[in-house]
Amino acid sequence: MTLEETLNDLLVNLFKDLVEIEGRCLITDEFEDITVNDMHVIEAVGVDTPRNMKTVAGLMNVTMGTLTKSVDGLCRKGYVVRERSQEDKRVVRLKLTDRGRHAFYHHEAFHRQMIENVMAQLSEQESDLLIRTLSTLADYFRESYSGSSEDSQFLDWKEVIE
Amino acid sequence: MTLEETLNDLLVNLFKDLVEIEGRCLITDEFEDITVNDMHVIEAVGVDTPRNMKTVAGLMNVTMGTLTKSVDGLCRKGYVVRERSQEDKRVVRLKLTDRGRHAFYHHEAFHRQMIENVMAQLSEQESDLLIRTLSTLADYFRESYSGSSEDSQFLDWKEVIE
DNA sequence: ACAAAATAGTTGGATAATCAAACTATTTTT
DNA sequence: AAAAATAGTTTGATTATCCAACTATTTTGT
Repeated sequence: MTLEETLNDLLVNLFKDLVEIEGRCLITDEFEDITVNDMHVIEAVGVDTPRNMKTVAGLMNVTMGTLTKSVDGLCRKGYVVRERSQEDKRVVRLKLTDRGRHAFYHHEAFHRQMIENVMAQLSEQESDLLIRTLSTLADYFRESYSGSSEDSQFLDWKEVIE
Repeated sequence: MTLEETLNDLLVNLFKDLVEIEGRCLITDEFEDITVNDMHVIEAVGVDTPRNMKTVAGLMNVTMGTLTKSVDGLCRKGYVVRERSQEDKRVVRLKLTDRGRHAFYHHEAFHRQMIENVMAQLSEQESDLLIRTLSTLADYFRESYSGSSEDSQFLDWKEVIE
């Protein structure tokens, strides 16, 4: 197996495992009435200054139509409330309820714990290099596809191999 | 920002970008009638010896009911055919059509190209260490949650922080 | 200042992904 | 041969998703 194949397999499997683990850890007895997606909405709504639908939809990369339905569910289940802004009556500000904040911290704590577990597996030198390496990749991805279509090595990749 | 927060942000964003990029690259004009999920089913069916529903469902971590519907769609769209096994008439063997094989290789080439692009960003030393590091993490994830519930550091994490 | 355009959000219709439970048809076990 | 196990499908429910049409409000251009 080449280095490339090894790296690919590692990434694919880590990816799969992470999704699996996240699902199991987030949707516990306490929060069994919501989904992983709901948890991500809660994360995007946040606990600081209220965000509006547009902002949250942008953070999550979904349309406002999609978000409206997710938020409908979260309001029904008592995790989020909608508040019409007084300055601009088109705008809806989303706020977490107590229950919503609970879920937010649950999610946050899961991430913190996971990263701690991961770091514990690595030497100081390794975690330093891991972070530098991942930064390189993150920058590269960001600029390679750059949010929209133009100027992407990925969107052109077919031409390279054909 | 602590090392932990940095690593967490890097992982979360890489994750998001990868999903985004994969979607854009896989569902091109040629394959606009299928979804990313369809592409993963095609990957799991494979081009070698035919696999049955159970096996493919296992590879994908979904129930057979779920897979039945995905395969219904792929048959309708002409990417996959079902063949009843003669030795054991309960089992269905899945095979890719020519079109299905085309999609398979499209997906494979995307992964190869992506990994090449990524490796090109890193020095030899960096990619070596990246692979060693990811192997450590992969092993760790595998054994930490081990497919089912017992003996998982992740499923117990709540107790650690409370 | 007022009509036109832009913006924020919701609604409705469509498709896809998902699971659990009930069901069919085979094979294996006892 | 009856009972149990296995492979797969069907059904019904929920969630996620998009797009296009719609409402209500604010901003802009003349």
